[in-house]
Amino acid sequence: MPRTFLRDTPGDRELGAEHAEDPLFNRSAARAIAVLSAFHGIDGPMTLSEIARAARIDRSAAQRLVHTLRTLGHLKRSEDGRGFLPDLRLLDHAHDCLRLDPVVQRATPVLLELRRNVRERVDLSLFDDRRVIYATRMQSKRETFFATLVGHAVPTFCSSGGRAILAALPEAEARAIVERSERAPLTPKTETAPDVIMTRVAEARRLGYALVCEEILVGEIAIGAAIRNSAGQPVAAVHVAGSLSEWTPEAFTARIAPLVAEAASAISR
Amino acid sequence: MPRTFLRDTPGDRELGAEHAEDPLFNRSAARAIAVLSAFHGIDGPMTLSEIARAARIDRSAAQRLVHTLRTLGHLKRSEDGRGFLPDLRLLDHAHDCLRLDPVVQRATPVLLELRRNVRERVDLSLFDDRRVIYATRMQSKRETFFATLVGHAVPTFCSSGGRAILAALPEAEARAIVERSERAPLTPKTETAPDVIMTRVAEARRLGYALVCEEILVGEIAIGAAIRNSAGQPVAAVHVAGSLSEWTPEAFTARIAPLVAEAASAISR
DNA sequence: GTGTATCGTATCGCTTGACGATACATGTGC
DNA sequence: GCACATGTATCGTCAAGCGATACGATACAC
Repeated sequence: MPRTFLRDTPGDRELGAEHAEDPLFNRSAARAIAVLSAFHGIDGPMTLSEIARAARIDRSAAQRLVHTLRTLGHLKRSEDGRGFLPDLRLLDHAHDCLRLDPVVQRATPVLLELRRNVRERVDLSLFDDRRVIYATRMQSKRETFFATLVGHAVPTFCSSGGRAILAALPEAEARAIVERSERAPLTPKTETAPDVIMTRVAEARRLGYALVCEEILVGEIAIGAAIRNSAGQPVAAVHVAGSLSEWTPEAFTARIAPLVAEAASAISR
Repeated sequence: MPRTFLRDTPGDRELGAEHAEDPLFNRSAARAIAVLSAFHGIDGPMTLSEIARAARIDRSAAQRLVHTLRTLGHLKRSEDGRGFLPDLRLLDHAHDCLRLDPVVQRATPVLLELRRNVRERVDLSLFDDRRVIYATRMQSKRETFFATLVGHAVPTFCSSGGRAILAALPEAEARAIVERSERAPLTPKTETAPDVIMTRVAEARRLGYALVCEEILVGEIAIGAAIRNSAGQPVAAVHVAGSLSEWTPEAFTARIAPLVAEAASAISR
C-alpha cells in the first residue's frame, strides 16, 4: 500500500542543497532525519545502500548515521539480519507530539464520549496541508485491515475530515491545496476533479460537516467536522466512519452528523 | 503525570561523552535526537534555553538544531508563541515503526478479532527492557483518562503484559530487569518488592498468562500474555483490561484468560 | 517610567568532527 | 568458482558545526 503520493518528494539534488545559504542549518541533523525518513513508503527492512540512496547521502554517511541512530534506539537490525528497521524510541517522540498537542488534549474526553454514543469508529485527524494524519483512533466492532495505525495519513481532498477542514479555510487557500494534491483515486468513487471537489467543499461549508461515501475505502461512509483554533483556523477534524452495509447515507447523516458537529465545536476554541 | 522514571536518565556529563572514542558516532545527529528527546516527561512548550539544558548543549547549538528541525517539520512554535513543541512529521516515523514491525503486522487482525469477542479494552504492547510501550490500543466503552495514546509506556514489572513477558524470560534476566526498575508505586496496590514480584512472575509462567489487579490504575484488572519471536524470546504482549466494578477477578480470568493466551500464541512464531 | 530578566534571532572567526574514499570479512546467488 | 551484494573498519583532509557574542522584543518588577 504505497503512500508516497502523500509526501513531499524531495528533488533530485543532494540533501540540503536548498539550504546552502542558511547559516543556521545543521546538515548532519537533517541527514539523520533523512535517514529516518528513508523508511516512508517502504515495506520492509532497508540495507545501508538503500538507505543511502533514499536519503541522498553516500554509503559512508549512511553507515555513520545508522550506527548513531542505532545506539540511540531509533533504528535496529531486522530480525532476520537483513537490513535495518525503525526502533521503539521513535514512539516516544510521537507520544510527546500527541500528548503535548493542545487539540489532542482537549479532544480526547470529547471523543471518548462521542464513541460511547455512536458505536462506530471515531477518529481525530490533524491537518497537514495536503494530507490529514490520524492522531487517535477508536475502533468499532468491524475493521478488517490494518489501516488502524496511528500516524496513518490520507489525502485531505477526499477524506471527510479533510473536506470539512477545506470548508473552514478561505476559498482560495482550499482550492490551492486541492490543486497541488496528487489526486490519485483510491477507489473508483474517489472524486478527483478540482471543480467538483470544491462544490462538495462548498456544500460542507453550508452544512457545517462533510459527508463522504467510498472515496477512500469501498463500503465506507464517513462524516467529518473541523476543529478550529482560537484564531478560527481549522487545525484538525473529528470523523465518524460506518459501513454502507449497515447504514443508508440518510440514516447515517441524521444520526451522526449532529453529534460530530457538536463534538467538533466542543473541542474548538 | 511525570513519566521520567520510565526513561534512562542521562548522566550529568555532556552529551555523547561516553561515545568519545567511537569513530562512527555522529555527534550532530545525536544532538538532534537529544533535542527531540528533550520533550520527554515535559508537560508544555519548551524555550530554547530549556531545550538546551535538557539536551545538554549550549543555547547556540539548540538554536541551530531547533531551526533545522523546524524547517523539517519536526518542531514548531507553540501556538501562543512561547516556546516550541514537537510537530507532525514525528508521527510519520512512528507510523513507519509500527507498520514495519512484524509483530504489529501479525497482531493486528488477531487483536481486532479478540476485541470483537471481549468487549473490553485490548492492547498490544512492545517490550523495551524496563518498560512496555503501547503500540495499538482498542478502547472499550469506558475510558476516562487520556492514557489512551499510542506510545504511552508503563513499567514492565507491574503491568500484566510486562509480567507475562518476564515470565517468558530466563529467571535471572527477569530478576535483573525487576531489580534495575525504579519500582515507584503507581497505586497503593503496586507491588514493589522484587521477591514478591518474582513470585507473581513464576505464577504467570505456570499459568501461561499474568493477572494484575490495580497495580497500575485503581479499579482496573488486566490479563496479559507474551508474544514470542521465532527464537522463543518474548518481544511483546497482548492484554485485556476491564473494570473491577463489572468483574470479579475469578469471572474475568475465566472469561478472558483463555482468549488472551490463544491470541498471544496465534501471533507468536 | 526604568532596570532586568527573559525570549528568539543574527553574525562571525576558529577548529574540531563529519566527510568520503578505500579496504576487508562475510554471505548469497548465479 | 566468480561476481556482487551485505555490514564493518580505518584514515587524512577541510568544510561545517561550534560557541561566544550582540541584538531587538517582550514581560514583569518596582
